[in-house]
Amino acid sequence: MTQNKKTPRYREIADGLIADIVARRYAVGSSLPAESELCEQLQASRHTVREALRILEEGGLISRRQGSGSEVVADTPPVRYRQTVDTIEDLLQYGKQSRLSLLGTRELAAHAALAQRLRLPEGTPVIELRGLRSERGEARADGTRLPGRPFALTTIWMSAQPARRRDKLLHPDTALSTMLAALDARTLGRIEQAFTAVALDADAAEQLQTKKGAPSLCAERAYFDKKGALVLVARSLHRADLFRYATVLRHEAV
Amino acid sequence: MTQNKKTPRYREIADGLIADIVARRYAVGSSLPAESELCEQLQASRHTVREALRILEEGGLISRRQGSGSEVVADTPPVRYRQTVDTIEDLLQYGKQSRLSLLGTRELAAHAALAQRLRLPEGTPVIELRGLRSERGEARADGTRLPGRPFALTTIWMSAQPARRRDKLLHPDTALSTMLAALDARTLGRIEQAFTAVALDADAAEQLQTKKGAPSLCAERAYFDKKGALVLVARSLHRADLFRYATVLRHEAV
DNA sequence: CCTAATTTGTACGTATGTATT
DNA sequence: AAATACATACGTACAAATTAG
Repeated sequence: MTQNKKTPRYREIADGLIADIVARRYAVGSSLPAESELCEQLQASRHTVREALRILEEGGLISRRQGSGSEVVADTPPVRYRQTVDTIEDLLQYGKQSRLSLLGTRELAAHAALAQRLRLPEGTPVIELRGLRSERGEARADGTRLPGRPFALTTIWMSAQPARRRDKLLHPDTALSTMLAALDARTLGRIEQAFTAVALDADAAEQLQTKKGAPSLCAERAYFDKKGALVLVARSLHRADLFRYATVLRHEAV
Repeated sequence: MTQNKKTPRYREIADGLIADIVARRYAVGSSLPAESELCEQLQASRHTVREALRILEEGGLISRRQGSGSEVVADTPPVRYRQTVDTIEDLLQYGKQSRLSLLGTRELAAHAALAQRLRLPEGTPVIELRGLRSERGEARADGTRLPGRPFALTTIWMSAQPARRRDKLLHPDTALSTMLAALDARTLGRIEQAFTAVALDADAAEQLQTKKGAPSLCAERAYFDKKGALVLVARSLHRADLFRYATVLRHEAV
């Protein structure tokens, strides 16, 4: 029998405040009493009250602003799931066993649908990269490698601005490293991703060495930097028999 | 020109310790100096040092244990992305616009593949639920609704234990609510999900009112409770033309 | 526009509790 | 059993942001 640990005071206070918010005794949009007032009401030190408020803030129930106070921003403890990855490669699940080879790069004027996805005016010049991701392939006795099977056909669109980057993106030798530099995990703030299933068209099927009409997992991703500006949009078509996208979501306690 | 805010002392200390860890001056697996020692070294109060250590802990670089100390657990700040959902329904992205209708429920002995997925011995009795999720459908003038198009065929497997729950799961009137109760967000700790694309077989295509061989987005999810025990496994086949799975991943700073 | 009051943020000190070694 | 180390909790003071007037 394991002895239950005594609930600390700050946790009791946090739970009480959460209960108050859930019961709408503090409405969303209204302010919580000031820390000093809570100290009096609850007969606790400011340190203890602040520890409790920190829990509410981390749980997304309140937001605190210096000089202004603590505002209730939600009345249902949001359920959060966290996905931890070390690199963007991990996020994309391509790993070290695969390599991306550039098929081509070109400049085009954004048509309506593309312009909307890139949040750019219609007709704006855009750089398009196409690449093929392949398995790493077996090592041969002489040290060379057998060609691996291609499993993902990726198309990437980026703004043609600034001009210096545009030139690098159009040059086959520097295109990939320039694109990957833009995807540096340190600069990214938000990734929107969507998965759909599609039937491969003739062109994509040929690139992926499979049949036209074969089912394919399509991943569309828009990458935004920390300021919220769109960095690039990518669409990958995966051979269904060679690729699955798997994640673990971990629950975060309130 | 916006004035840069002065970096607080605890943040400086945190950054210094992070730099030390990244530079391997504190190795992974080793202990950080005790809080009291850091206070002396850095000429800061315990409160300030603890605030810094909290940052490292939240960032996943150290773990702290009462009586033992603070251990370095990683030397690269992991990149974390957070997915916030309010309910399990949100996670499943079905929302209020759809309804799940039960097709049937039955008991079977787990064959090899199923037993492995459910982490149960082969031959263990398992309850299988099949359900169809449909669009909500248009409202008619007389208040009734047109039938909505089905867009997801879901199969759910749960252990037949305990017997009381087994009976509820086998009874059509209580099966769905019993299943949803098991998915209460408060009890879940971890969700493993994987997406693949598949071609629909004849049976699934008929249920989804589309053609055999049509591409389908297949989502497989395993739900675990807070103790790590498997709650249930679900597999959903989605009509590709009626469903996409979209998420936003937000970067979390260290 | 400026001032004063309010409120949270940072930072110090001290004491005691509890888990680990 | 004793020493060590983190956790909890009280106190105080001043800084910085916000708001009211």
